[in-house]
Amino acid sequence: MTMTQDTSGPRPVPTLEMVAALAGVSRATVSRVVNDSPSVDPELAQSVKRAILALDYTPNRAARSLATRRANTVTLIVPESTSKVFADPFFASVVQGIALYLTDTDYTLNMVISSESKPEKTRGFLLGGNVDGVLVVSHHSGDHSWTHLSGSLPMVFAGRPLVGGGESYYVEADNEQAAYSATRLLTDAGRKHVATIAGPQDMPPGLDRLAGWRTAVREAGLGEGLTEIGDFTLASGARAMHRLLDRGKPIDAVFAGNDQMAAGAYTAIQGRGLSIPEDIAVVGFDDDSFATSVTPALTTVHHPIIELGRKMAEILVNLIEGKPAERVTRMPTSLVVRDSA
Amino acid sequence: MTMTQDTSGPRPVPTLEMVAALAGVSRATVSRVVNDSPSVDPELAQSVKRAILALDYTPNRAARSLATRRANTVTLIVPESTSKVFADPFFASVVQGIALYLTDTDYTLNMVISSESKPEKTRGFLLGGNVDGVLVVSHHSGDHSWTHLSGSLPMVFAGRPLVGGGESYYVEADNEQAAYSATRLLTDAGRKHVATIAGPQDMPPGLDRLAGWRTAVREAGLGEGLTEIGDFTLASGARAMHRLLDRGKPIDAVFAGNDQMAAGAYTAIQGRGLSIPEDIAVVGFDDDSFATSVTPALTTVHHPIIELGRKMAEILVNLIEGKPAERVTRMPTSLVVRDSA
DNA sequence: TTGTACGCGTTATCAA
DNA sequence: TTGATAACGCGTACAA
Repeated sequence: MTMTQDTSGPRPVPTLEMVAALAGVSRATVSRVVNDSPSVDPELAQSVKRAILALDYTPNRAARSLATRRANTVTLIVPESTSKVFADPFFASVVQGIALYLTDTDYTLNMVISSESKPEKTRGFLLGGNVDGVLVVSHHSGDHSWTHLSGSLPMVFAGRPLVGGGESYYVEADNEQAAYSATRLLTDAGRKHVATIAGPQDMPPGLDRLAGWRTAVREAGLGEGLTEIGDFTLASGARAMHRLLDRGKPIDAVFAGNDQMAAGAYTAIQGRGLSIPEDIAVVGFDDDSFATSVTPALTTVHHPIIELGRKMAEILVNLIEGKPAERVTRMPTSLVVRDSA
Repeated sequence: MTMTQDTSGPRPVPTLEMVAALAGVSRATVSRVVNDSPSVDPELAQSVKRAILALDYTPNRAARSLATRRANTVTLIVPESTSKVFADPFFASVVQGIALYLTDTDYTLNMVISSESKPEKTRGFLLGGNVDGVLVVSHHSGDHSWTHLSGSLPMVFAGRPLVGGGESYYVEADNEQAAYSATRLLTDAGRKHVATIAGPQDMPPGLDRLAGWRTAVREAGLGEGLTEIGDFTLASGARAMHRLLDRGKPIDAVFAGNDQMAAGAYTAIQGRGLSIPEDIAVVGFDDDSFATSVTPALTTVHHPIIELGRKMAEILVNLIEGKPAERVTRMPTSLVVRDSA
């Protein structure tokens, strides 16, 4: 067995200087090639590129930032109190979308959990010139406690702020419209008693989805309809469904504020010996993993979360680079009809 | 209404130089104060600190990195193919733990999705001196395709590698031991026919938890026991449970490889009119949100995922700073006894 | 204990 | 088109 002994130790990270030496040009030229400046002799450029490949050279971010006065970094802020967001599949997908978009840019994504205990630390970090832009994903998407920074730094939020918001850039699903369509599916199918299990009324998605349901129900001339409030968890959905059923009024369909609550409604409905969709049709919202793992498969609204994240990043990058961008962008949703309605 | 007009425009980011000027000392002194060097006159230090506060000065990371030749950055790699990891609550919690730990250090967390299409980009980034250490969380925790970098850069993995692993640092739950304890709970309670719904056998957690169940069952003199394999999803758990029941052999208890599969088993068991835990006791693994949202509340193994992430970060930081660290650390688990067993 | 001065790797300005 | 050379903001020997 032949061993190729490596006595060289960890090879020093190649610098622009070394590339210049190898290619027989000045550092300035190498820099130009790296940033593909137009004014550089094609032949020289080639030899420089060869040298870069030969040395496996990668520009040093720190040095570049220092010279450029730009960090090429985008920071994702996660408020600590709401660090339950991590348990939220919504959060995960948003981050995925953000990361995917940034992968194709020169920006690097970094994440900070901002402890409410000492926000100055976060503030200092953000304003210290270490970051070019900020993305905020909080659980209560209404929490825009960082809004005040948007004067000093480009910022984009996930979700509409609960109050104000005229100042900030944000991306959200078209919750109201989607809820309306989902409910229409029910009324158009001839359901006459369409109840809803709404999300928390201090969160924009909870509010908007309820509003969408309401207009559809009214439009169909079904009166005011039955409403119960949950907190987006499966358990709360089950409890809400039980309360609905306990009212003793007829119900032949339910629109749930999200899929988890819809799954909860399933257990309540089926637990009482009723069947879905024969006795009660169910429609959810989000199209998350619950939708296909329950029986019958859940008819729901597809929430383009990854695309939402992607869009947030795109808008932020535009903002950073001085390009125009919409303050509010609403992602289109679509109805996914399965077996529950 | 009195307006305080701000005509100054965006205040320039304060530099160490400005602090020095304000405090009437040299930049070197300010630098010493910032890095709290021992040898600096207490009084001077005070005035410098005042100046720092007055200017709201924050050190420039880029400049510091350049001078120090350290990035003060830790990168989290998420393999793209497995970017489904994002949907995995495990991933979210690990990241949370990592972020929480790093918050109290001088390290910044950044995240890259490594596209298998062009791994050189990621490689270049990592080896370009932009990063001090790497954390890897992949879905198939056996995927240690980045292991080769560990010679050049400190790296810590979430989960034991499927093969090899003698070289790498990793943190995992003590899956086998925990599975053993969980199963013992069943056998100790007098259950005589303890089956299992195991996870994928190409994933270490799937393997280890099955192994733990097996030794407990054998130890109790219950023969080989019934086994079915799932893929950690709720639906697969339900299917596996049905297969188990269809075998026509007696079953009075089931150990599921994770809570999602346990929830699936619930639907199968209850769907056949059997009751939990009277007819069949069920124990899960992970103690995730499913555990408390099902009825009866699930007895399960608490998987300290956030702590696992925290530990990964801690080990990485130690590695970076040249302190000693264990190659493999197994996080202790605990049994959470609820109503299903 | 404090200050001077140089270097970290890149970009950008200005001549050539 | 190319090449010196001066920033960029900070750490750190070294000297004082």
